[in-house]
Amino acid sequence: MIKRPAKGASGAGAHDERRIPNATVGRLVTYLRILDRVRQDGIERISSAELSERAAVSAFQVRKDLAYFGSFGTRGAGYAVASLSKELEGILGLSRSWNVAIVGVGRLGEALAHYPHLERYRFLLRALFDVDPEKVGRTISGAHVHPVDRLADVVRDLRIDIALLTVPADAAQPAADRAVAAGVTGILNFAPVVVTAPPHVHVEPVDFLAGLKRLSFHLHDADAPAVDVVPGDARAEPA
Amino acid sequence: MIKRPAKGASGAGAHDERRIPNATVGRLVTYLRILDRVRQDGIERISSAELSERAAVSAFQVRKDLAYFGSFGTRGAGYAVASLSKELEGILGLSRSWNVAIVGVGRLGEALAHYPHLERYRFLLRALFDVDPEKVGRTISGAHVHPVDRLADVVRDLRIDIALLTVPADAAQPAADRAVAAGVTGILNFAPVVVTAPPHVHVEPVDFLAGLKRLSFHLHDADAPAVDVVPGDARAEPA
DNA sequence: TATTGTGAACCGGTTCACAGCG
DNA sequence: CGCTGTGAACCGGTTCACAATA
Repeated sequence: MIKRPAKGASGAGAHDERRIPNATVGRLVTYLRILDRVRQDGIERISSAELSERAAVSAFQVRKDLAYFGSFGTRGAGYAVASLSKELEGILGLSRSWNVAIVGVGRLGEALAHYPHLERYRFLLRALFDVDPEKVGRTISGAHVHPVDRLADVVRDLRIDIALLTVPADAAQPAADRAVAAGVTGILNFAPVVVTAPPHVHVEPVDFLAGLKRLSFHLHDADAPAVDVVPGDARAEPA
Repeated sequence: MIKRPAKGASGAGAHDERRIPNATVGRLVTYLRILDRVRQDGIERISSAELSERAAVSAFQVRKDLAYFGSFGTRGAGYAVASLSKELEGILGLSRSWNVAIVGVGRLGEALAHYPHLERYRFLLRALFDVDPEKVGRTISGAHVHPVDRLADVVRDLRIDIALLTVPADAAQPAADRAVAAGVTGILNFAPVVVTAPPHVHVEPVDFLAGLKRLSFHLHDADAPAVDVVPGDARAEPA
């Protein structure tokens, strides 16, 4: 039943048996969301066609994505919503909790701290950091705001896994370096700069300004046919 | 074979018929940022190698990306920072201004409204919308908060180009539909759902929750925690 | 029969080697 | 001689056709 990344086999997961396309990981997140939604409607089974339509991708894509990790469906019938949901949670590492810290308590940092879905998905806000003494000492969503000088200690003590970087562009790379040195292995970078880190650390950019500028390109480009991303057609299997 | 580069200064009518990879567009944004930064340091010329290093990509990639649009460099020497900057701005459609509206005045919507770089890049906040009567009537960063019922009228009157969707997941698709019907052609979707739109509308997702979950996957994957009994091969994989 | 699972073809983007030019 | 510009090879991800099977 429990199929782990790629072929199960014995021994610990260790190395990557198969390289998972980054795009696939992103779609798995989408599938999981859809399954959660669908489950709330009391639906217990779903086909790859139906799932694909809601995710705005092809049914082939859905099946291929899932196939990287095992066989979760039933031929003839589709997938059991509850069990596939569980599987995806396991695959995505969402069946455990993660300790997160927010570095940079500006408007965005504060907005994130208050975001209710964080805790819901077991991303536990454990600490915040800021240079401004004015902000240090406050408690937001149950977490303390520390001075950045204390970052190393606090990150180590609280075993922070992931840092949410919401500092100004200039401060992003230094902050990332410090977080990494203190043991963080995941960085969600909201700053509008490229942040680099050693290979064992994963950096995910969340760059709305860049998104805005990509939009600008496409609108400016006027009649150019849609490039990527835009669904445009949600065709399933050709009849 | 025939490649009609959209060269020719930063003229407006530069809609080329070449398919630009979405990833390329994203990198152009990065290059432009780097050039702006570099220019502030008084540097006037830069090579593809140097640019590529700061953007964390290969030099081949930089040259190929630029080649989609023309030849902006000087062989032997590199690129003139100022002029390449100008070119990229033109290509990305950043030499004109765009009218934007924020739909959903929660914490995130408000944080975005106060973001100073918006105006700096000529994304002009013209209106905000919310269902909450409590919020309607306020003025944030010089823009009025309207009831969502008025969305169609206001979007049309103010010629809004881009909608920033900062509403809850359930409200995202309906809000997008209304914005599109009123003439918006670009949507920056912050809600954690797939939003679809007709082909002439471009949707860019900015999904930090998804980013967090992708991080979770990678950390989970690399993690070989198993408090003990981890068969050899403890090395992290290279790039 | 309906729908999943998958090897193989296909396509697009990245990498490369080198031609072109200052 | 150095660095850009680009046709071509390469590679990874998507698409597809079909075999497997409940």
